[in-house]
Amino acid sequence: MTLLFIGPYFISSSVSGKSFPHGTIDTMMFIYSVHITCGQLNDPSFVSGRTLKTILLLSLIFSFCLSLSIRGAQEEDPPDPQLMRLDNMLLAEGVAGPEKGGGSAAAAAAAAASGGAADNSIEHSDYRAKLTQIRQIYHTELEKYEQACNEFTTHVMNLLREQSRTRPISPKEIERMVGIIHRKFSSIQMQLKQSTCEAVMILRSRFLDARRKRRNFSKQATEILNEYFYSHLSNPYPSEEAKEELAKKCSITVSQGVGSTITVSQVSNWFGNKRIRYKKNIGKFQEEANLYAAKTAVNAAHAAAAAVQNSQANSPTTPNSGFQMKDEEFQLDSAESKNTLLSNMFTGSSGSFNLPNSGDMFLSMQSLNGDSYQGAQVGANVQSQVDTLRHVISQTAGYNDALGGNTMYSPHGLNANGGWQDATTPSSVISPTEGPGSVHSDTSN
DNA sequence: TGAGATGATTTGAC
DNA sequence: GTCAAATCATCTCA
Repeated sequence: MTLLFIGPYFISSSVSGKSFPHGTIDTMMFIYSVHITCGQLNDPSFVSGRTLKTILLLSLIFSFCLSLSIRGAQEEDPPDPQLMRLDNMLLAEGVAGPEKGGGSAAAAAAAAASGGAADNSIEHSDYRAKLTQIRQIYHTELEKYEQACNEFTTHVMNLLREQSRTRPISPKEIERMVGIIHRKFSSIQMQLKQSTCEAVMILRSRFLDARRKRRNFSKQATEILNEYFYSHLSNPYPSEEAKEELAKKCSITVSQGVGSTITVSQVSNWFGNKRIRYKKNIGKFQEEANLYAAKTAVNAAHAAAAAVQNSQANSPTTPNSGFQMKDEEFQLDSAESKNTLLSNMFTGSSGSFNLPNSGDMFLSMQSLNGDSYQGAQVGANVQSQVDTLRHVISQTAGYNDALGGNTMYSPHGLNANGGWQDATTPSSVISPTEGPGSVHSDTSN
């Protein structure tokens, strides 16, 4: 132990009849702390031969210089605000205080701070592992310092007791000496805390930076989002439920690829970006809009054809029977229910939002056909429905019809102020005659 | 390698 | 809280 080697110098300087110079204690603690930090506590070579002489010489110089400065700091210090800040930060980061699942709370906090993208498990676990590592090092070092402090205090007390044989030592002097030791170890602890905080800060910034590194969504995910966007162009503000559904649906396709998922906030980001960029450059997006319109129409046709085939296969003698149950359901009063049922009927989907053959698409079918969703009319004949749908598709695909020769997805969803028109009064070409009672899945606007 | 595309973040208004 | 708008930072592709 270092103290065994330093001890003689300490004793010799005390036995000489002088009181302990505070600088000596400070120097010894400096050596002691360096000793601990270097991890050389059990390395005898550290204080052997010339090294010991150098240390003792340095001790003398330090003791002379520091004895002058330390005296002023002997009074009881008030709680250090910097130390409190460090303590609070370490507590908040999950480094200090009780174990919080290996810093998972801090990782979650960091993830939340980065926009709720807490799904990237690889980066998350990496952050957690590194934080745990920091926590372990911090606690090990802290323990070492505390142990060293106690050992050193005990040692000094023993020496004082020894010195008391040669001169009277008041309890106040002992108290003062212990105070000096504790203060010195506190300052060393503060350095440790400071270093730990810096390490956490660096880790955290790297972690957040890494999260900023974006990956493009998969093609399927982008397609799903685009399909929704262009099929709700009159009001491209998906509700929370719709966003969740979209996120889920996108995640399914994405997870087949890189293994990441898409969160609701990412869906929100995507729609925010899309709205802005669409509005800024409608011309550029025209082609894309047409593409998705055609795709939507084709999907609808396929779904309808499949529905027809199913109904015919199930009951060849009564072609309409496949929709009998639907007819009953169409007695529902809610327009939304009808809309959803229509959507489900053609897509086979049971989702809460209408993808991709829903919303405006079916509303346009209704309006172009001039029919309303009366149960008897809708359920009258499957073939007529398919014909109607085909008519819509043919109308939609070119869209140079009597409605004014507009191209598909002309920016009718945007009002004069550059904002999207309200959901209740859309004038999008997708649903040109859509009435004020139209129902969208969007509720966010 | 640079330009454009794109996901994320920031800022300010409501 | 959400939104638009501006901006940043990275990715993609010719």
